[in-house]
Formats: sequence, C-alpha cells, structure tokens
Amino acid sequence: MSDRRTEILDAAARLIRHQGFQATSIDDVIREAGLCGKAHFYHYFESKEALGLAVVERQFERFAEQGLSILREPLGDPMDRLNRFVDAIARAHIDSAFQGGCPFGNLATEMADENEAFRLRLRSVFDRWSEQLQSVLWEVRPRLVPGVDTARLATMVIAVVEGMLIVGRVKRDAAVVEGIASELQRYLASQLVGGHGGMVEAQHAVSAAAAGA
Amino acid sequence: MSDRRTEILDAAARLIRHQGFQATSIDDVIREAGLCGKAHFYHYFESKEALGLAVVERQFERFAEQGLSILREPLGDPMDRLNRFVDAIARAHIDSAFQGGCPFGNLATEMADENEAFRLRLRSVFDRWSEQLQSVLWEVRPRLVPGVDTARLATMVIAVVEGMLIVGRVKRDAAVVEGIASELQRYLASQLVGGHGGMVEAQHAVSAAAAGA
DNA sequence: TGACTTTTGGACCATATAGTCCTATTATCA
DNA sequence: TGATAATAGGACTATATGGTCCAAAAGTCA
Repeated sequence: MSDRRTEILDAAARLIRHQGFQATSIDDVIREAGLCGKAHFYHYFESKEALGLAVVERQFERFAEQGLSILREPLGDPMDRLNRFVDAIARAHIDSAFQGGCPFGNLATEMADENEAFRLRLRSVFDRWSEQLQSVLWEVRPRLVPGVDTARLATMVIAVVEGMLIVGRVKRDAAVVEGIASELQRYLASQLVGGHGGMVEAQHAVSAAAAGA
Repeated sequence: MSDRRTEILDAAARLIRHQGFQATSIDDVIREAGLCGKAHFYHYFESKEALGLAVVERQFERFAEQGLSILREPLGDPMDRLNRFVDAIARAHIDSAFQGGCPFGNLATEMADENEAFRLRLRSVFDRWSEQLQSVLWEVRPRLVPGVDTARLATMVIAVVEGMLIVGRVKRDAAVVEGIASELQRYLASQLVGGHGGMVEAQHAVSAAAAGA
C-alpha cells in the first residue's frame, strides 16, 4: 500500500461521509486528495466502485483503531468500557455538529439494496463490530441476567447507535443524542442481575462531559 | 390536490425509497407515474426539491394512516399496541425482503446535512411520530417505573426502529431483525414496574407470525 | 545506466441531468 | 360558449459524470 493510496482513501472517506458515495465525483476526490488528473486517480483504483469498497475497509480500520479501542482496554470494568464507548460516539457526533453520521450506516442506506458488493462489505463490518462488542459482553457474562443472548445484545447496541446518529442529524439537539445514549446505557444496565429498570448506577461521561464542555 | 399530483407523489415515493432522492431522476418519476413529458411534470411541481419535500409529507400521511394507526386503536392494552407496532415494522421489513428501509431515515441520511428544508421537514416528521408514541406511553404511565421520561423513551423507540432497518438491510436475516425488535420490547417491558430485565411476559407477533409464515 | 513507477496535463466520449420553452389538443366546469 | 387546467410531444441548453487514451516528465532503485 503506497502512502498516496491511503491519502486518496482518506480524502474520499471524508467526502463520502458527508455527501454520500454517489454524490461524490471522481473529480471531487481528485481535488480533495490533490491529484493532478483522472489518469493519476485511475493509476490507483480501477473504478469508482473499487474506491468505494476500499474506503469501507479503510474506514473500519480507523474505527477499529480509534473508536473500538475503548472496548479493548485491558483494564477497567467491562461494563464501564461499554458505557464509555457509547458516550464517546454520542460525544463525537455532537462535537461534529451532528454532521456526517456513521460512515457504514450511511453507505448501507445508500448502497445495500442495489449493490451486493457493498452490502457484503458492510455486513462484514457490522459483524466485526459486533464481535468486539460480544467479547466485552463475554467478560460481563457472570453478572448478566441468565438467558441473555450476547450476540443479540451486541446487534442491538449497533442498531441503537445507528438510530441515534440518524435522529441526531435531524434534530441537532445534544440533549436528544445524550438521551438516546443514556437510554441505551439504562437498557444495558437492566441486563445485569440486580440492575432493574431504574436509574443507571453510575452516571456516565455524557452528562459529565456536557457539564465540563 | 388533484389525483394526478398524488399519483406522482406515490410514484416518486416508491422510487426515492429504493434509489434515494438524488439518484431518482425527474425522467424516472415521469416514467413511473406515466406522465407524458417534462412539461407535464413541471405543471405539478416547480422543482425536484419541491417534489422531494412533498413526498416526505405524503409519506408521513400514509405512515400515520397505516403504520401509526396501531398506536391509536381505542381498545386493547396500550403496551400491547406498542409491542404490535414494533412487530409490524419488523414484519413489513422482512416481508419486503429487507429492501427500502425507512423513507424518513433514508432521506435523513442523504439530505439532512446539506439541505435545511429537508432536515426541517424530517424533524417535523420525527416529532409527530414521537408524539404518537408519547400518547401511548402516557396511557401506560401508571404502570411505568417512576422517573421514566416518556419523551426520551419515544425518541429511543424511533432510534431503535431506524437502526433495526439499517442493520436489517445489511444482514438480510429475519432472526436479526426479529432479535432487535424483541430486544426493544424487552427494554420497554423493563420500564414497567415489576418488569425486570428478563423475558417479556407475552411473546409477541414477530415469533408467532414467523411460525405461521 | 536502465527499467519501472509515479506524476503531470489534457483531450475526448457517451451518457445523463434539471430545467426551459413552445405548440397543440383535450377535459372541465362556470 | 369560453376561460382554464390538464395532457401530449418534443426541441433545446448548460452542466456534470465515469471512464479512456495519449504523451511526456520526474522520481526510484537495482
């Protein structure tokens, strides 16, 4: 992988996240990445679709390194890591002025029905994301209410995050995004033995960070 | 409102739901609605954007009449209506082969960041949807755990539904969609006094309908 | 030095797009 | 009957798109 290729991928990722894949032209990418023409671009990618698929992969790499890293921290209560992960996504969304949303959710909405290659690539992304959540949930397992399906729980977390970003973009209201995040945390808490439907035992970083921001 | 206008709106809604707004051309709409040319279309709408905004409104009318009607049923346990509403959406998604997703969520993803008119229209849709959910939750109120915020709960339901449709389109797995729906129902149940995190008291229509399909 | 990759610059093509304009013909309804 | 709206059909513009092809300069490394 040349540096240049990665630069193009990152430039394209930025554009695609904000404008969508179809609305992002090759010329846009060339401009954003500082290439000198079509030939230069097609030296690295054989087609726009190939670029798009590579962008998905690159985006997940970054997400795994940055966003998902919280889940993999070796120390600390796993439940707390889960809660901080949710907070971090909510916070990032609010801090970016509710723009952009989830790169994977966006592409899923735009491409999944019509382009099978994209759909499969995105399915693999969701699966890997889900695996990371599941391994945290596995650590929590002893404290979980018996009968809880950790795979299903992980999928639920992903769904809520996707939904949170959609609602957030439309409402552009930090309280709404924080509300969804904290309802998700309440839901997770309710899966623990002794964790009834009431208040979350520990108040988490969303409200704390909001107060300090 | 002429009949023709509504026909155009419905034809456009069908196309937009599956291809997106920007990927749907005026010529597509003309073909789908059986119009005879550009002039015929522009007789009813002044621009593509005006069409799109009108489609959002029309889609919500239909959704309010059909999907949301479950929530407004005068008889029956409100909690049961809520559960059946969730089931109905999951079922409709599965029955349409996981295609299309939520018309509002789709447009939110595509347009909310770049087009303020769309964003405001969609915000109003989410608000009205939320109101309907809140009035059901209001009926449930006596049985809710004290301190539960019904507005926040309603927003959460919308977010989960949006996320469910995104994950569903990518995974194309009925069990996954049903799993999210039933996790949402479990979450709602956990908001009731005595409704701990365990099994939902009544098994609802998703699994029942799946068995009968 | 020589082979190879990368960069630069641009012409070119087929196709599609939103939107305008014009001219008729046909329904509709006061 | 007469004004107005709806249907019909087509020409046209300006702009953008993904993709191809070509030719040359600059860098890289054995």
